[in-house]
Amino acid sequence: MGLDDRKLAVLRAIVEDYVSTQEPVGSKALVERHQLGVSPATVRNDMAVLEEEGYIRQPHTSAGRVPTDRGYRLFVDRLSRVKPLSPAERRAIERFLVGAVDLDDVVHRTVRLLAQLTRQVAVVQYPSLARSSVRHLELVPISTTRLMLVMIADTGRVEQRLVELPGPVPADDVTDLRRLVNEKLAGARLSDTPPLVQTLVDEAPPELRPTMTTLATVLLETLVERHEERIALAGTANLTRGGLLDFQGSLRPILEALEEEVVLLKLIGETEPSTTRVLIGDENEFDNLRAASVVSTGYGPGATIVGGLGVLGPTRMDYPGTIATVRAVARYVGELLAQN
Amino acid sequence: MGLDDRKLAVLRAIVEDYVSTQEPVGSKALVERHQLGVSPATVRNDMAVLEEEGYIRQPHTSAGRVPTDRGYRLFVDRLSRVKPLSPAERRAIERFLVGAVDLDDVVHRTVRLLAQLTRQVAVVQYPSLARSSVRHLELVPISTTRLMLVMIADTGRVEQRLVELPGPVPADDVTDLRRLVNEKLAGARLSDTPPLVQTLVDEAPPELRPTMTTLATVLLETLVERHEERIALAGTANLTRGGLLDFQGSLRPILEALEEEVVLLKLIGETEPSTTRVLIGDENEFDNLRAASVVSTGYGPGATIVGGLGVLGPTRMDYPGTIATVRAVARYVGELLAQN
DNA sequence: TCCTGGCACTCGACTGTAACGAGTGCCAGT
DNA sequence: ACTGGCACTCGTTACAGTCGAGTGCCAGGA
Repeated sequence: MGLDDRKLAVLRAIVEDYVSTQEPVGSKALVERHQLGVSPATVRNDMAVLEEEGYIRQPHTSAGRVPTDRGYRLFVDRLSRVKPLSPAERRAIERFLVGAVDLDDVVHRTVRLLAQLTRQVAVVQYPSLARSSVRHLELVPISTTRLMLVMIADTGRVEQRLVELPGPVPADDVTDLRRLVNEKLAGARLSDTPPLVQTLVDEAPPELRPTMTTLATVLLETLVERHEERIALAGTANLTRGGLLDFQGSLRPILEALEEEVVLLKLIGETEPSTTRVLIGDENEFDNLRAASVVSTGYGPGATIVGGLGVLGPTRMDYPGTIATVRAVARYVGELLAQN
Repeated sequence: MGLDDRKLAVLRAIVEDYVSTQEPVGSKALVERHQLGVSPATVRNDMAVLEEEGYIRQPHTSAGRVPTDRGYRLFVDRLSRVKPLSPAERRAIERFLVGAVDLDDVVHRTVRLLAQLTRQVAVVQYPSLARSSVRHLELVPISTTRLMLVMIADTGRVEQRLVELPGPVPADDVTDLRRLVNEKLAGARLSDTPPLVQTLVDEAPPELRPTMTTLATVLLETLVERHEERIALAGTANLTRGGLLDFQGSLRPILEALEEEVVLLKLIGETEPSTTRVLIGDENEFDNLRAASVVSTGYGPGATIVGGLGVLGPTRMDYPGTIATVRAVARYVGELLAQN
């Protein structure tokens, strides 16, 4: 495909203008606002080629050009440099995150910060249990046949669950159970726990066996299977910026998608230790989000990744700025977590 | 104000028709769809009176009538009976709530259920700490100078917080602290804890005094002052039903308000042990929500109220149905909580 | 070969006019 | 006190016409 430097420059100019003005951009306006050194007619020829290749399109005849998803993709991959953050933004990040007292607080502050800085919808995944280790397991008697199981992970997450015991269990036994469970599981990565839980049952003294079996079931359910992941969301009001032009007039599908934890996790949840990810338009797998783009990255203390965070906005977004902000916030959050 | 029975019947008919059709209703359509026993001309006269009194208004000269906030208020107070739920709805409620394993689960299921049944935005307040009692306090050593403080309330809520100790504390001391704290606070209502925490410090053995002081500070902060309340939200996508006619075309202010926990708490948080509350249009105190109505009620095990729940929708909503649903869900949730 | 100015063309946006009709207020009659 | 009739209002829709931004193409020039 013959895309010489000037054609790429034209594409870049189109994307930048369209992102900032939100209006289809024509050849005349382009040469006025950018130093391309050629005439509108030449630009028109280039545009025709770009359109043929699928990077831009015309909403209707007699209108200017608009980038396609493919055009944004090329722009992000080859035509843009990540913008450095302004000092004001850096300061905002620090000021916002300083003083967080626990994990919940960190996550909430982060998601609000992201929404505010990018002026888009922000999503933060809580540190994934699958990537956490057990710090401590606590058993709190609620009644003679009920325990509250509380798990504290090294990432600061705390999960609890009520356990219905098969029969009354004296306080001393609870102490024993607590000791056994912690000896076996404390320090273990959550993904490694299932076999350990099994040996817990096998090795339990006979009188504790039934209780331990129940406990083991709940442990596996709570720690491994059930709603293992949590999500925080902020900035949905930002969806209404840009009138009804973005998202082709209906927020409905977007709002629906945002209510589905599974969807959000697939979008911003980190699987491999990747760098920043950008999903443009229908590159994501959800029909509801065809008109949206997602910028996400992993975060975690040091080099390890424990969760993902990112933002969602119209395909017509400021990618360089957004990418920079998402990365910076992830880095700060990582540092914050490393301190604990 | 001379509102005879027929005029009230006309108002009721207008509200019902407008709610179901979403279109201004005229005199002719009214007599066709309701057995009023009089002619359109008569209805027109009644309408003129109702309009003069501020219960209905005309969007423009040649359009039908639309209820005003005041009209809805009269309708809710005097013209409507709470609809009994359909058996299908009752079944839906039971099916939805059965099988919840912990408080988080109950709240999430409840808020989704409410959103689904009413087809509006649902809000559920977690059981208020102020109305809970301490069931157990757990201290988990994280390092020699750090503790994780975990509080379990009788409502099932679990709050945690990291405590930075003034100096290293041996494991035995942690055991002592745990015992002291629980002896003093377990069973106490959270609203009664501040003086108890003070005596904890006063009565602490000298060697534990500094640690206990730090702990006390965090206890007060966590349990009494800080983000004491939590909120769950669902069904924001329902705001887009009815096109852009509701909410005068812009979802923005609504979405902004929904992100403010403080706002939601004021709307659905229960203060006095009231019955169902209905706030219509600008009866609520927030400018952003002038175009919205809120139906809320308290819930809790047995007769006590531990939190609030409700829904938010356009002023043009099915009040009798919504009120019935909100009440029913609150009652079921209460029963569920009573079982724990 | 590549760029440029010129030109005809397209088509959405906007404006003005006219017909339509739902709905009203008023009044005279029962 | 209610009703039928009637003139009136005014938003909606349809249609025609103008305007102009923007395009594609072509012939001429560097």
